[in-house]
Amino acid sequence: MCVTFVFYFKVMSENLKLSNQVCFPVYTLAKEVINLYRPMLKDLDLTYPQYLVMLVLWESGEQHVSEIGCKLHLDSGTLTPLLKRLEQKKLIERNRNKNDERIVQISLTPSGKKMYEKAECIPDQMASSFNIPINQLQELKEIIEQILIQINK
Amino acid sequence: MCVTFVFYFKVMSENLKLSNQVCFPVYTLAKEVINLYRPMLKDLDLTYPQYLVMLVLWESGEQHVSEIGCKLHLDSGTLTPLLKRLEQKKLIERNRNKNDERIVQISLTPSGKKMYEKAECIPDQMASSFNIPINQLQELKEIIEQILIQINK
DNA sequence: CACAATTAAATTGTACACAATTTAATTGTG
DNA sequence: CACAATTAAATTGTGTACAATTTAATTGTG
Repeated sequence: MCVTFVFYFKVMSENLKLSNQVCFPVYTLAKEVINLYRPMLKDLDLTYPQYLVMLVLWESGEQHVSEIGCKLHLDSGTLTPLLKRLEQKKLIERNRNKNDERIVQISLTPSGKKMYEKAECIPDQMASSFNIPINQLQELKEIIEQILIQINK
Repeated sequence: MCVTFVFYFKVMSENLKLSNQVCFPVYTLAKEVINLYRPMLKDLDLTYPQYLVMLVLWESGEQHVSEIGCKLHLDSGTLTPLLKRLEQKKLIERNRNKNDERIVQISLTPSGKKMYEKAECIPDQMASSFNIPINQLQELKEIIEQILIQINK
């Protein structure tokens, strides 16, 4: 009886159950947090990756495409079209570097700089729309940053 | 002197610095973990979202497009073309429900079922490629799941 | 029963994300 | 100096992700 039991039921490996996946909640959370940003960013007519590019330009000023890519972990295949869209919206300028024509310098236009003022309230808006204790968010951030260091070793 | 200091330096709000963003590490981790899956999934000729669909089919068997969408938080705009690709690869079948023609039933083909055996090693491979202590991963998963519950309230 | 409302997928359109390749400029080496 | 190697972006192609709309089937209500 015990033997037939073993033969009749092929047990689903616990490992492959959705509920036991670690990556799945990370993937889901990333999408859902970006969905929370969406209405706020819509007011600025920005997508989340476009907002990230604006953040690094506000923080560090004019820089190469590859510097932005390094900070945001994005390659030129993603950035080139994204930057062209920001250029069309007159938020940035793209100029070839005079000393090295391979390099494209990305800089903010006056209206790109001005958008900073409108964006300042976003972190607080997010924090309130998103009813999680600060210490829990801090803990999440620290664990993820440790894991990212491990992955990138 | 102090007054001129205030006027001359416009201070970047700490809130908008990339290093203080919580969403950015979540977004980065999701992409990087999917990149770790990529070489393993390439052997199965699956993308990460396709792998997730296979997981729910292996776990729960035949089901509606919308049931898969509910479990994976994906809509028909994403799932319809993805499922057509899995169908082209002969891993699944798509059939209209006889009782309600609006519903499309998704079921595994024999080769879709068989792929389960090849996929069984993936969680262990991931765990080893990814040098993070198990308890830290467990903690990450628990925090994220709590946050997802909050967000979906 | 008729028909408005609802539902499930599919479709359309925009925007990443990334692999692989190409183009053009610069650097290193014989 | 010539030319192979390298580098930075751009390009090409595939596959999500999601908003908005459409299509077709079903349900609810007068």
